[in-house]
Amino acid sequence: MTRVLVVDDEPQIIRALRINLKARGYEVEIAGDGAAALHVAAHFHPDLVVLDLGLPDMEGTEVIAGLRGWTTVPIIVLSGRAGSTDKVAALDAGADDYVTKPFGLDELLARMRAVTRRIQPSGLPSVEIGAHTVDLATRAISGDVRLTPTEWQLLEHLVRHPGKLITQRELLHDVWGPQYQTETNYLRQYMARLRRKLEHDPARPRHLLTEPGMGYRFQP
Amino acid sequence: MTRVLVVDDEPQIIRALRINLKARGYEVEIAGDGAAALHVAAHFHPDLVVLDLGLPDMEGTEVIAGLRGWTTVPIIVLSGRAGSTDKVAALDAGADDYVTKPFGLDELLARMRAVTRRIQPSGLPSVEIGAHTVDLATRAISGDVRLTPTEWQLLEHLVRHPGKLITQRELLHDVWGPQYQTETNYLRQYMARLRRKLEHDPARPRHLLTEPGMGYRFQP
DNA sequence: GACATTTTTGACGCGTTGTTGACGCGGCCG
DNA sequence: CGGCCGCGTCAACAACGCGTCAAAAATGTC
Repeated sequence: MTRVLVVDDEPQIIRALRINLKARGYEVEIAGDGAAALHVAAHFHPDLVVLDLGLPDMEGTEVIAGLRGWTTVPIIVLSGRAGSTDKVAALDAGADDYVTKPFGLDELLARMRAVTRRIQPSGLPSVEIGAHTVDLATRAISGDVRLTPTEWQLLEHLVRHPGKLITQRELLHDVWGPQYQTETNYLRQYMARLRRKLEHDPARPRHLLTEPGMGYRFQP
Repeated sequence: MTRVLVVDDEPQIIRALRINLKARGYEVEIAGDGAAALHVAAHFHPDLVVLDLGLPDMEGTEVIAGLRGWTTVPIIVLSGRAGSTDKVAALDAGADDYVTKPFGLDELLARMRAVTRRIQPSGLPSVEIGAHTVDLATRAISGDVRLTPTEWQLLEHLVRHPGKLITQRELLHDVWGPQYQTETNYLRQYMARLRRKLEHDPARPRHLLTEPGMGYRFQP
């Protein structure tokens, strides 16, 4: 579920966005001014920020700069001002997109999909397992460890959904193919190899956990 | 230097973009229709595509889909149509931004900076391999070494993403073409030649590494 | 047209990886 | 208390992928 922080001070826009975004499966948080935006962003950790420039307390570029100081979260700016000076200032301050009011809701949604698409698929490209750091994006592991292609595929499916239980059928289907959905011996074999290579104590795994009868789970 | 592919069929827009982009240090290539765009993109490997939707031969979304089939290069769409349907269609097809004509040049440039900022945090045109210094920009190598065109292309793809694993399919597709994606013998052949020419000890490469079953990686 | 360079194609040895079968252990249930 | 199922482990074999050598075909150059 994508987490969206909406920063705006106009009640009707807030209302419209909250209803429509929630209806489309987004998790929505609201901030009424720039100071609240920075505060909420630090705690809510949004996947996307929709920022109205006409805030009462701060300049829009200040808010953008304040966010960019510590996060690379995508920012879509809403603004009534259509002048190119404002657009350039906001974009160069670190915004990812600039939509002028009045805007079509479906256009805003499409732009939200476009900017999150770039960020989302990789999710968290880097995770920690035992003493090793695994980077999905570059397929690199700290230390002198090498994974085979199947080991990578298996690990990737588990790490992509941290904390979530993945059923054996699911893993077998996605890594080996539709016709292998009952060959659980493959899973036992390769989970053991992953633990030997990554876990500190392979006999007592702390991150690559078994859920007996169900499947496996990656615990960050 | 950022490489931009401009896809448009209106001479005055082409002219304006070419002059202004080159003046700002971009490397510009032009394609006059959709088919040419796909062809040029495959060889030029742009860092950014500026795509006009009013092409004579193909629908804009087709061009986007054709590019998205094998590359994640940022795409900024130019269009005379301001309807939200067109915008949503282009964005959901894989475009990163949508600018309606007439557009301000400074706005387009700001949007180009915004989308490339996400992709290219590092672009080192010069790297060290073994005892040699390789300069991508001028295609020069220190010492008495000369590379053939294919060797350059292959090396360039690896060096462009330092530390990242590049799959064999990716390399074969980008260097030889879409229909060679399984001819891994080419890769074996040319990686060996690159190592012979660049690595200190070709039998034990330290920068041009093999990831068995997956692909190759350039380690700075 | 002759030559050198580059690309393409084929084949082989060897190490690694994927696959398969078997065994022991522990928990769950009757 | 005893049997059964699922999980972890080990060992063995087959299959594949990589590096390498060699040579033919294509390309460019004079």
